[in-house]
Amino acid sequence: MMQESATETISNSSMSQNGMSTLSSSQLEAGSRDGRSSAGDTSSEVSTVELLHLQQQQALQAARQLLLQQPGSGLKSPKSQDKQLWTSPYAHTHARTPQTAHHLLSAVNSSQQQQQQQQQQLAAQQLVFQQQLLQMQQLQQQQHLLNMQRQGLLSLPGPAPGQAALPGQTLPPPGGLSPAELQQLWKDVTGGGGHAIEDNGIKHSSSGTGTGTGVGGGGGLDLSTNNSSSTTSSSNPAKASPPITHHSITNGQSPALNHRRDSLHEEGGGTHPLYGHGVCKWPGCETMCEDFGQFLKHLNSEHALDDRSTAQCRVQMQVVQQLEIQLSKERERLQAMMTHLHMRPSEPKSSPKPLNLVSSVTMSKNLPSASPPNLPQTPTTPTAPITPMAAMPQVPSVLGGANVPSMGAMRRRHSDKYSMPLSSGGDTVFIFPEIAPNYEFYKNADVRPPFTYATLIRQAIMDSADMQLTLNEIYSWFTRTFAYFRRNAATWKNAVRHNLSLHKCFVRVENVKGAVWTVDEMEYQKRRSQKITGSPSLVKNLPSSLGYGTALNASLQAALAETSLPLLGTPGLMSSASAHEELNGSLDHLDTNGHSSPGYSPPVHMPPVHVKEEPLNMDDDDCPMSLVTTANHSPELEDDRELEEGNLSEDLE
DNA sequence: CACACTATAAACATGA
DNA sequence: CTCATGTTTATAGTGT
Repeated sequence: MMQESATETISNSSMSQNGMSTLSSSQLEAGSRDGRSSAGDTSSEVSTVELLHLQQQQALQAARQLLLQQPGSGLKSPKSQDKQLWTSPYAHTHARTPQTAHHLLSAVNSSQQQQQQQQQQLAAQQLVFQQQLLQMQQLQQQQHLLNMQRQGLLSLPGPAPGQAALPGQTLPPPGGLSPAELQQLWKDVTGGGGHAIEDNGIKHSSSGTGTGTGVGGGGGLDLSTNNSSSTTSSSNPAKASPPITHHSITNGQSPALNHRRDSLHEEGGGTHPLYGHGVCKWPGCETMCEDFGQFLKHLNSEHALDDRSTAQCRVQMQVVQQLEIQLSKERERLQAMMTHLHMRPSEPKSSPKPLNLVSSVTMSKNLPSASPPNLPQTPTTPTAPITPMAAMPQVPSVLGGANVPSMGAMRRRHSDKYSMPLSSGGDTVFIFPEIAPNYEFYKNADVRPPFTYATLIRQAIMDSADMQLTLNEIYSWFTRTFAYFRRNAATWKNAVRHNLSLHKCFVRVENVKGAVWTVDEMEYQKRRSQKITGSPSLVKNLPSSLGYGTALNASLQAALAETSLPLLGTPGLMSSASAHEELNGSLDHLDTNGHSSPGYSPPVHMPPVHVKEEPLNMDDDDCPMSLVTTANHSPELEDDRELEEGNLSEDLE
């Protein structure tokens, strides 16, 4: 799967002119982050993202210099890099891996490279000192660059000559290195470990593109592995900038950042960017180290300056570089989108709508901890999606198509998992981890939302003031909320109707002037509870532990997944909250529901008592103030619909 | 491989 | 007849 997805991504990227597609998973992640930050907190954005970026930059700088000295390994276009640059390292380390890269690096080169590498090492050590001096300056400069990039002024700082080769703006961004590829690379380089990557959440299979660990994940800038303590690991050119380990990134920015500082100033103290939780965080390593001393020992022995370490550094450098490129591109894109939409670019953060804020906030909370893990899966994965196919040439299905060959159930599921719709007065509040941050994105980009129709419909209805919408209003919501649904109407409208009819949770209430659709929370809850509890009939797959599969409410799963366990224990986090909500069902909407117990205390289901009299044609904003007539219609009565279908599908959806 | 879930397509019914 | 709205069935892709 990975390979396929990777391949696909690549192909897409290469094909796509804009390179949107390229971003794939990593992109998503990046996007999400951006979204988050933009949507929500600026401060955090600056602090975290920027810092990360800065550090990455530093690492890159050092790495670049290193590379420069190594003639053979000039940076080239991403793709070329993949094949050439990447391979080289790995060729040494893992002959076993039959990577394509291998071709390029012939045995002949290997010998030369080894020599070169040794030279590099020496040079690297020297550079380390220089780097330290330079970093101060670089920091400032980079900060400036970042700002510029953010504003879309610069696509990418491409200082090193080698970089010139980079595709630069048109580069095949992600395509060059899709998450999957990166992962693969890591595996190869590290010798199959790849744990680090996995940790990032790349597990995803199908979604393909995996995701990204993207920024974060990709994360780890290990270039600087260094350590004062262990001079051996000289491979790192930039000693000064401690690498961000995958984990650290994954877990949240703060740790990583802190680590860096610590490492810089007090490496000996017992903290080390490459050491955490008793485990060596060297990419792909994860060796258990009882104490710091042991870790240092391990570091010196296992990650000394050798071909492999060098290769890993290089890989990491590439990863960082790619991510930077992607990030810059995404920023530009966002900028353009915002501009196009008349939104102030600078404002993404202060999202126009409170909603966004909320979502963003949420995200911010979640992401840090969960983001890496989640994203991968997510829909983010759908990353591919990110590439708005402006052209929107075709069919809805295409959406996925762009990146994902065929998306059937999967795509939705992912999304659903994350879905936690909140109803808010009129605006749509997506609590979907994914969407929230990308709300604007979906709104404007011709990307298919990673949610099932049922989920979206429910969201639409919940989003309405009266919790009820006419079919036409639902249509409108779709088109208003997702750019993707502004075309191929026949297809998705049919799907919407189909879903409304099929799912029991959607109740049609007739009215004099027409009919409106409402969501039967009870059914919704029921279904969930059943699934969760494992009702014989409905519950089919209840994987023991977390993988309730479809059974468990998607959101819950999502929450769990996202938090990736790390958060499970942490109560305060939003993720946990979300999970909770999910369990209970969308409590948010109903005040009454508040207390539902896990077991499914029948939330107070409010059968749609009120029916609008006036079916609004126009969707937008129509807040229905319409008269409300009581249509006595108990949803229950209509239950004729098949339970199974409706219910089951709902969650995941 | 079987099953579940979705998406998609399409036939068909009904009412305006 | 056309169109919008609903319902239902069939099929295919994907994940578990």
